[in-house]
Amino acid sequence: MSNDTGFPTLLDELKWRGFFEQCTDEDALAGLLDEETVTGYIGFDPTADSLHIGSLLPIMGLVHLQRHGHRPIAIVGGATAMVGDPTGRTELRRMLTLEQIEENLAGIKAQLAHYIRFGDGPRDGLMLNNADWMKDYGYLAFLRDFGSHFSVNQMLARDSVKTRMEHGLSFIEFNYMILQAYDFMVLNRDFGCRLQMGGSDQWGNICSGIDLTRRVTRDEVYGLTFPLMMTAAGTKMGKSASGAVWLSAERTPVYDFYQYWINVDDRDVSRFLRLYTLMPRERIEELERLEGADVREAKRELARAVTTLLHGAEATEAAEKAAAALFAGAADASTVPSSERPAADLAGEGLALLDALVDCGLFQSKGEARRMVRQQAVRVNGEVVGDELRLLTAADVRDGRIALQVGKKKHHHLLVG
RNA sequence: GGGGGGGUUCCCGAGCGGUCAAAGGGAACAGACUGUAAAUCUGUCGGCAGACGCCUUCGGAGGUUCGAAUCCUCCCCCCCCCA
Repeated sequence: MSNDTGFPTLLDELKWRGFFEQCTDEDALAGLLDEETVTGYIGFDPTADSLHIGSLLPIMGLVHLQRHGHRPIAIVGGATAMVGDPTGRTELRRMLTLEQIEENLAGIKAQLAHYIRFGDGPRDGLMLNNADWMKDYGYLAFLRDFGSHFSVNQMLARDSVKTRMEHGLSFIEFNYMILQAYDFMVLNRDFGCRLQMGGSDQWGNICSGIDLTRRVTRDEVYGLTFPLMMTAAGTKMGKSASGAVWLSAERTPVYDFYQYWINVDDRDVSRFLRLYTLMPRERIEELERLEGADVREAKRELARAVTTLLHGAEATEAAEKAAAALFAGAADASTVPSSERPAADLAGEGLALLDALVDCGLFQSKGEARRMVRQQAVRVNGEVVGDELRLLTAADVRDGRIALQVGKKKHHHLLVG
């Protein structure tokens, strides 16, 4: 397969970039990828109308697949979401209705469209909902058709099952493997799909799918897994001050998204450049040579590249400018999170700073806001405020706004009108 | 169905009649340091209140006590062993 990626083959690129954890029959897969347009898929979770950063890795996996001339399929687990996943022993994952799933699916597809070219061409991506082939399948019919193909012995031997045995495993969860295996088989049968990719925790499920497909369609299919992504600090990807980092600009403003990447641990920069950008190898290797404070240069490139991929050049530039302005101490910050505040609120005695801080979402409770003020963490128009009883008045308005700041990185502007 | 062990604040995990908003650790947030990094040190970490203090939390519902996360009853859920 010819390509303009700068890498001879898909597997070469995946390996160099750090996507390659393990793979079934690598030689055969390499040969297949070399010979023909291969259809490969990854499953996504439709429990929200937006994906978050954790899904970026598989998304990029599909991107590379497509860039190397193959056909990506993103499959959304509508069927599994309908059932709900009781994995965590404390709370059930919400069971979603078909309508909710449809909505979520639309939102997710729009996001994936930033990365993958969907369409009808031979190499255009597809987005499918497994509820389409699952929801009307009766239990008895399914059992009769496929039950004999699954070996309980084998399923119990899977690591994914074994590790759960200690903490308990419900039948529904046990069945996920079967549902996912069935997905792979259907995709192979109906779409000629021959590759499933996923996180390393999916290995067992992927293998089950390969086994089932072999038995049903007699086709040889392959699996490839990505390493489990952790930050250098040992935490899960995508957690930030305000919770998960989402791909949706409504949930995570572009500015915050950009800042997430600017703030990554030095030790993660190299890996992230390789995994989450499409930057050419030479450029990445250049950036990797930077040391000390110069690493920030690499982070800027990282943040710009990742943000541009998702939100486009224009929004990225705006975020960059806002960040530069804020951290240089300057005032222009049109893209800083802001909220409206009627001038009347500031009249008379004024508006309690603590209330303003909570109302605009900087803090969740007045107690928290109070503590932060006491710790000298809050600034109004750049000036540290130590008085928790501080009132905001018209005198605090500069250019139609009051600039609130928490710590070094959190900003919010009250637009007084 | 029987026997045993459990469900504690974001997570792990102590507490087992008052001194418990609940040890300790982790995560998180802030301050100092710095490079919008890491490491380190310090502080904070249920809600309301300027403060005294008040209120809500220890699976759920009742009860015993002046007083319960701690004791009793019933219920729900999880794990282990036996059937």
